Amino acid sequence: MERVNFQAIEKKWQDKFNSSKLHNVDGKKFYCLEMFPYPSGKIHMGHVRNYTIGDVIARYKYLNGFNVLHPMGWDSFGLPAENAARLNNLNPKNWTEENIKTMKKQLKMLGLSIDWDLEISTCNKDYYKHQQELFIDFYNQGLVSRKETYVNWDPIEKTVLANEQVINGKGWRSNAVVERKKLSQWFFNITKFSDQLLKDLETLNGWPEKVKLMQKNWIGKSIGCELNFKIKDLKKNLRVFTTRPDTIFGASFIAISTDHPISKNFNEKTEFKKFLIECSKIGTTEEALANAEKLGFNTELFAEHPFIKNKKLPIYVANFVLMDYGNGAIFGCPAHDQRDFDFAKKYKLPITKVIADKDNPEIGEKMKEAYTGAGKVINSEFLNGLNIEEAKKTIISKIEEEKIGERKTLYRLKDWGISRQRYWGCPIPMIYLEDGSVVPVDKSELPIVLPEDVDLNSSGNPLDNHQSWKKTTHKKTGKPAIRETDTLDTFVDSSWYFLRFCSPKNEKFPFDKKQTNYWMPVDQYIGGIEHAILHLLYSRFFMKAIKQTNSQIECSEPFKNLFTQGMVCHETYKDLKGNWLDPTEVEKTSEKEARKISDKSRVIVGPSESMSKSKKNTVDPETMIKNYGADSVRWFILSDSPPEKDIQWSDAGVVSSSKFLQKIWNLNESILNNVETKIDEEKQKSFENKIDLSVYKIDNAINNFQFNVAIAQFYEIYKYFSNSMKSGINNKTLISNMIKIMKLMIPFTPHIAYECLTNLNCVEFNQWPKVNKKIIESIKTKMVVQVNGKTRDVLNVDRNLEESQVDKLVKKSTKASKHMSDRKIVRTIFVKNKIINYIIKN
RNA sequence: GGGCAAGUGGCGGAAUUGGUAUACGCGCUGGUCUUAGAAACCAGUGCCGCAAGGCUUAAGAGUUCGAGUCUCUUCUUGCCCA
Repeated sequence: MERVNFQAIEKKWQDKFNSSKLHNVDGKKFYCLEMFPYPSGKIHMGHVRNYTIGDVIARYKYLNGFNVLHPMGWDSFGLPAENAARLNNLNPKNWTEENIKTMKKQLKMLGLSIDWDLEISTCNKDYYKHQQELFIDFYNQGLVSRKETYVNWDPIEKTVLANEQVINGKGWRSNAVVERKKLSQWFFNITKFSDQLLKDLETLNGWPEKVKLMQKNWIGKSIGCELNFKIKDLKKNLRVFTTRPDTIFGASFIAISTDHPISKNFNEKTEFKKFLIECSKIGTTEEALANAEKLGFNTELFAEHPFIKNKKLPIYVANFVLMDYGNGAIFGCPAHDQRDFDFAKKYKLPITKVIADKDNPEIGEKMKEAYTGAGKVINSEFLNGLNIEEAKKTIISKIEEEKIGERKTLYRLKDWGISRQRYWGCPIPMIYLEDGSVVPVDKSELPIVLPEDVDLNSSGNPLDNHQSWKKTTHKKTGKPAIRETDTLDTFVDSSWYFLRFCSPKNEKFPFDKKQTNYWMPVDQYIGGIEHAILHLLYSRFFMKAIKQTNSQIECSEPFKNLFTQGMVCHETYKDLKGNWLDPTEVEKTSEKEARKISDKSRVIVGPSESMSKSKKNTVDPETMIKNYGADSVRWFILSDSPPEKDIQWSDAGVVSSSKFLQKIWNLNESILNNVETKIDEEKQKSFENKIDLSVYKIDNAINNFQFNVAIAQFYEIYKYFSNSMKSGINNKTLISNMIKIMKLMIPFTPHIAYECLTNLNCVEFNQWPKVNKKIIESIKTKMVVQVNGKTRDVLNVDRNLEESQVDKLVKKSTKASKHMSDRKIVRTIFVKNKIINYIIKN
C-alpha cells in the first residue's frame, strides 16, 4: 500500500481553503467565532484545540447549508510587545507584525476554514480609530467617567490593574504583589448596567451554567437596607448597610472602616496610628482581610440602637470593614455572622442569638460559631416568630416608616477602570485644556495615532515622555491642549471585535448596521474558561452600551451559544538538580520513569499540567504538523477527551491518529481496486443500514460537542467497513457509502477527506449526508430480556414489537426461559424497543 | 470558610439520559510475517471461578421491576469566589 503523503495533500487543499469561503448565500446565517489570539510569537496547542473545535463547527454548519461567517483576527495590543521590543531594541509594531505573520502561516497549516479577507488586528489604526469613536460616543452618553481612586498598582509592569486582574493579591501577568496607589483614572460605567447584565444572563440558554453562575456571583447583587444609627456625642447619624436587617436585635457593636470619615477624627492619636500600621501589614485584598485576625480600635463612641431604648452599641474601627462596599460601616451581629462572632469573642462583646437554631440550642457566649442558617426569629420583639424572609420585609417597612433608612440594592460589581500607563495600546481620545477641563477630541481628528518614535527605555509612560505628541490644539477654540497619555486597557479592544468582523473594511463606521444586524449575535463562541468573567462580561457591557448609543443596532447579547474548552496538558520533567526539562530532551523508559537523552541521567516525571513555557512542558504544534500532518494533529486533539475537559497530550496518541488515517486511505484504495464477489442482497441492505446508523450517531455527537464520541464511531465504522468488503456487497454500494463516511470526516480532517472524495469521483463534496430517520426506525433493535432485573438474554428483533410478540420470542429462547423454569411470573415490565423484565416468585 | 463540578479497568474515556456497565483509543499479552527489529495483520485483556455462574461504576444507605445515572450521609479531587 502507498503511504499517504500528508504534506503534499495538505498543501494542495490549503491553497484551495485559503481562497474559498463557507458561504451558502441562500442558507440561514451562522456566525462561528473562536476567541482571537494574542500574537505572542508562535501558536501553541491551546490554540490548536480552540481553532480545531471551531473549524469542526464552522465546516459542519456549512455542509448543512448554513451561510457561515468564520473570521480570525489578532488581539495585538498589550504589554508583551512592549517588553519584547525593549529587550530586542525593536519597535513593538514590528515585533507584533512579525509574530502575526508567523502565526498566520501556522494557522493556515492547520487547514482551518477561516475567511482571511475579514482579518483584523486591534493595533492597526484602521481598527482603533473606530474604538476611539466608540469611546467618544460612550463619553457623550455618560458611560465614561473620570474618578480619583485607589488603584491596584503593579510595580513590575508599572501599570494599573483592574480588580479582576488582581489574583490573590498579585498581578495576573507579572505575579508581583500589588500596591495601593491613588490616581485619576478613566472608567467605563459598567455598573449602570449591573441589573441588566444580571437579568439577561437568564436569556443565555446556550451558555454553560457554570459561566453564568460565575458572572452572577461577580456582579454580586445583594438586597438589603441602609439605616441610621444616632451618635449622640457627635450629634451625627452613622449610616450602615446590611443584608441582614432581620438580625438588628442581635446587634452588639458598630464597626467602621479605617477610611470612614469618623475614623479621621482619631488620626492624631498614637494608639490609632499604631492600629493603622497593624492593619496595613495585613494587606489590602479582600481575601487577606477575610483571613486575617480581626482587629479593632475602640473609639469610645456609642451609637444608639434604633429599636431598643437605652441600648448603646460601642463603635469600633475594624480591619474587616471595607470602605468601598456599602458605606464603610456595619452593625455587628456576632451570633449570625462569623466575622462579627470572631470580633466579639476577641473584644468580649455580648452575643445575642436572634435566629433559632434547631440543632444547636446553645446561646450567647456558649455558641461555638455564628449561625447563618434558616430559622425562626427570637428575642426580637415584634419580629419574633417570623422566618428570616418575613422578618426582613417587616423590619425594612418599619425602618422606612420611621424614616431612619430604606431598602437598598447593592452590587459587588465596580466600574471598569480602563486607563493604562503604557505605550502599546489604544490612545484615549481626550485632551486637557488650559482651564483644567477635559474634553473629547473632535471626531474628525480621529484616529489619534500612536507615535512610532518613542523611547521605551526611560522610566514611566513613553507617551507622557513624548513632548511633541502630547502637545496639540483644541479644534473648536484653537487653544493649546495636552493629550491624554494613558492608553486603553486591552480588554477594550476585545470587547467589540466580534462586531467589527461583520464589516471589517468599513472606513466610516465601526460597523455597518445592516451587516451587523444580519450576522449578530455570534451563534457559537468558543474559547477558554479563563475568560468566563472578564472578557465575556465586558463584551456583554459593550453590546448593551452600543445598543444604547446606536438605536439601530438590534442585538443586546453578543454571544448566543458559548462553549468553553479545556486546557491541553502534558507531563512535566525535571532533572536531578530540579531544572525543568523540555519533552524533546527526555525519553520515557516506562510508565513512570524517564531519562535524559543527552547523558542518560534519571529524570523526575512530574504530574501532567497545563502546558506552559515556564514548566517547559509544551509541545510545538508546527513540529507535530510537520511530522504527522495537520489532519493527524486535529484528529488526536479531538479524539482523546471531551472538548470541555482538559486533555493530556500524548505523542503516542498522534502516532495512532496518523496510523488510523493511513488505514482510511488504504481502505479507499482497496475499494477502488475491489473485485466484486457474489452479491448478497440481505447483507448489502444491512451494510447500508449500519452506515446510516453511523451517520445518525456522528451527526448527533457533533451537535452535542462530543467529538470524541464521533471519532469512536469512525473507528467502529472503519472496522465494520473493512470486514464487510468481501461479503457480497457491490462496488457501487461500497463507493457511495465510503463517500458518506468521507463527507462525515470533512469537519475533522478536511484535507484527507477532500482528497479521498476526489479519488472516489465524488461530484458534490459540500453536502452533509442526510440522516435517514426512516431507515434508522426500520433497523432491528436489541431487546434486553431480564429475569428479576438481571439480564439473561439479548434478542435482535424488529422495531416496535408489542409485548405479546416479544414474549413469544422469549419463550422460544432457552437462555432466558431456563431462569424462569416452572416458577410463577408475578409481573412483566415491558418497555417498547428496550426491555422486557419478568418478575418471578420462588 | 462558601459555592459549583466531578469520582467508571493499568491510562484517556463511552453508556441512546432510569433499561446489556466498561463502546472507542492508548498500553499490555500471545500469535502470523521477517535474518532481526520496526511496520502491518490476527486474537486476548475489569475481578473471582475449570465451568455453570457470581461480583464490580469512591464508601455506605434509600427509592425502583431495574441505579454509573435519582435522593441522603461520608470521603477524595478539581475549579471559582471570599
